[in-house]
Amino acid sequence: MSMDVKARNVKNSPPSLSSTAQISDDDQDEIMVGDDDDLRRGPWTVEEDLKLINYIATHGEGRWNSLARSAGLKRTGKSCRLRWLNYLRPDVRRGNITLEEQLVILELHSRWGNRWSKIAQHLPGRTDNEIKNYWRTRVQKHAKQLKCDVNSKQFKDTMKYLWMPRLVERIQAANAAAASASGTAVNTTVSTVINGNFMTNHQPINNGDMGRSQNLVLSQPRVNCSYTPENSGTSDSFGAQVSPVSDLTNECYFPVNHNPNADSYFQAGQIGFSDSITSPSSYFNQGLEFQGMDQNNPWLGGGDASDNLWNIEDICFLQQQFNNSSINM
DNA sequence: AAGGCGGGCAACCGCCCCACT
DNA sequence: AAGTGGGGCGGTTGCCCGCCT
Repeated sequence: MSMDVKARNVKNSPPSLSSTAQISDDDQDEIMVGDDDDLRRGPWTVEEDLKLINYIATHGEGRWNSLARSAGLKRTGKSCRLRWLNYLRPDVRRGNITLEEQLVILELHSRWGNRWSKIAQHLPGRTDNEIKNYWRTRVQKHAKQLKCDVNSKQFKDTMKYLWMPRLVERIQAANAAAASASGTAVNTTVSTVINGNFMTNHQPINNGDMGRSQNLVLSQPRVNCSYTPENSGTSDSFGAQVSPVSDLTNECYFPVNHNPNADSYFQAGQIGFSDSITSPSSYFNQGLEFQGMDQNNPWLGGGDASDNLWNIEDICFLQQQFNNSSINM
């Protein structure tokens, strides 16, 4: 692959067409002049962005190859499409992936694997590329830290039974903090169901490949389940559509909920629980218990504000467990 | 202060599917 | 039925930038 790019977009630049403004005219002449038909490659210039935006505003999307020609862009149709969908589209949401979004990504990836576009459909304003990058840079990083394969059962179980509950806990903590800061009364025992309808397109999550409960039960307050202002890009974001739950079961499949001991915690997870407890609802029902768990529980951490969901002890212990399990396998 | 290093992310590639002829 | 083009998707690349030494 030839990506002979002499300059790149400015990181975190807003979609305000300033992404490549720092590239000089001299550089522009040298950047990405393709062999065929003078097709350009590499970073987009402000002028190119404006051309694309204006053309789409007038004529709409689609027929990208002819669009590129008609708009006077020396780009492939694919390049135009990608630029529009991932960057210029007005409803594209930028910025950090929120905890709620992380939770959705982890859950949906556990169901569908690397179906990034499918996952992105359920995250308003997020692109498949962004989710893919998040997965590769953040999630795979943790797998690397644990010296295990990101697709291994161990890592998946760890995500499901450690990482995701911890996310739930942190979401609860953030919600509670926000609510108390705003003086809003919060009943933390009130749970909510995130079901298939919480997504933007109002399509059920179930596409037939799951055949199990569709309710993702989040034990977080009904209040303020939505995003922060800066990332609530659309009024249709799922956070605003979380509905109260009325049919929660009290089933708890998770031994650690009653035994915070780390050894029994993880070992319980190793005896095939993923086969018997794969229901998302059961998983999130576990989350119900987490709200009452001791914040000093080493496995759940103290809800630190950092992005890292693992502490050193977590990683060391899990590495140990992985090594043991691989020996026994 | 300077160089090295790795994470983050925009952009590209190749493959595949589907609609149309 | 076969050919073709458009579009979608997952994987990969490589530059920028911030952190670390």
